[in-house]
Amino acid sequence: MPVRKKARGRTARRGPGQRAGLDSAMILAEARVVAEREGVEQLTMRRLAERLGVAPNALYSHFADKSTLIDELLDSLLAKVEVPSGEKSWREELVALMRSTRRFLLAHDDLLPYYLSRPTRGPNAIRLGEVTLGLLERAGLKGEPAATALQILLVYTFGFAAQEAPRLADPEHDESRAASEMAFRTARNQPRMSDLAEPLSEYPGKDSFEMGLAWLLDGIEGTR
Amino acid sequence: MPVRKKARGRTARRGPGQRAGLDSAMILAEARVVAEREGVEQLTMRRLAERLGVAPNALYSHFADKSTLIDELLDSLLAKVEVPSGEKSWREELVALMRSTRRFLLAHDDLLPYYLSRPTRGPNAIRLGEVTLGLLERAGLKGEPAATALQILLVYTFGFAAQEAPRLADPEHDESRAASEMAFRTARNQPRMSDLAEPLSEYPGKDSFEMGLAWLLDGIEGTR
DNA sequence: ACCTGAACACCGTTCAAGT
DNA sequence: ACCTGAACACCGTTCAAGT
Repeated sequence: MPVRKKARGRTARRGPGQRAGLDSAMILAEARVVAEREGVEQLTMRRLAERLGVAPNALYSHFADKSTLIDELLDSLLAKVEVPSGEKSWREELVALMRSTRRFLLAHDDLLPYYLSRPTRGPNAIRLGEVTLGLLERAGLKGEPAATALQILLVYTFGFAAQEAPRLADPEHDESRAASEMAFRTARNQPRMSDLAEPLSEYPGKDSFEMGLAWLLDGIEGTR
Repeated sequence: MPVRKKARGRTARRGPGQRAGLDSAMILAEARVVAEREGVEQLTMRRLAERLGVAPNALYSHFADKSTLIDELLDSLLAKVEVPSGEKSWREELVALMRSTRRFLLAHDDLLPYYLSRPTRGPNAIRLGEVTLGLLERAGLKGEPAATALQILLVYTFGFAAQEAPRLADPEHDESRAASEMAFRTARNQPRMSDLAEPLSEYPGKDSFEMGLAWLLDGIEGTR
């Protein structure tokens, strides 16, 4: 994909050996700005370095490679997930927590592939896990069943958002949906797909999310 | 990530205007070979062209860009998903179908991000959808509820595999799990995460998949 | 229409050298 | 220890030209 912005502002005005005064927190903060304002695809080591006014490879004095930088970025962003107040029933609070997780992920759609593909074990991820386990305990789940239930809820919510996000972000959303509907409707010898072409071409969204989540919570409730 | 294989075998021995005899099916077949043998990350337009003995940009006479090539590749691979025989109960068959879908996806772990991020509306995807809708009909679901149930099952299964696959593929799987366990166990003021450090650091797998799937099928059964 | 040659505008990362 | 300069080994894609 082409069309990059021409950028060339403050380049390094230092010679070798002169410090720029960088530290990993500064780099992370700038990475966050880039990720939130322009998306992860714009987050390259070279662009980041340029914004910080250093040579591209200067970043490697603070982060082993790009993926460790991204790992830290992922956990730092999780701080934005809203945690329910603790005043309602365990079920209502779990629903609220998964809803706000979904909202958070949809707001950071481009980061979802990263969240899916690497373990989240930073401080913010742990804090969210603790809250969720607390709610599951109120639902009557402790020990291994609680751990399994937590994983299932997270897998469901992250998986759902992962499939929802790219479609929401697609600039040709409407055309894409129309193309799906056409493909389903005109499929030969596939009567059910043809009949349901319209609802099926509607991408999974809020309603499906709530339905599946309710089924999972029913299951959790029954495990008690 | 560095360390690329040096390759330089048969390069183009043609001048401009001389045809190589390519067509899109040949290119797709070669793309499939590369994807299955070396993984999608090795599937670059330049490498593909080299294997086919043409200049990199020759491929653009047959595919608009890399992403449309990948779209066709994704559907073509779906032909490998095993479809149940039709002799058991709707529930057993749905379980079997989702299991084989998960197996397929895990075998093509590197393709999962692509399956998640683009609509699958090719002939193979439609065929699988029709089978699933048939099973849901036997479960008593028709019309929109059936469409919703189909989406939920697919979202769950794809989402699950998406989170399972990268962990299975991780060469430092054991070290990574140990790091998670340590992080959870030593988290201060997070008693539940500490207590459950071991099961939580065990990545979601077959057992969690079956549990969540059963809950969803219970929900489907209750909708009838 | 299908292909090559050459280029453009990028990547992540490493190595050697400076202070 | 932290940084620069320069390079390595790649990318996807476009443009002009050949038959």
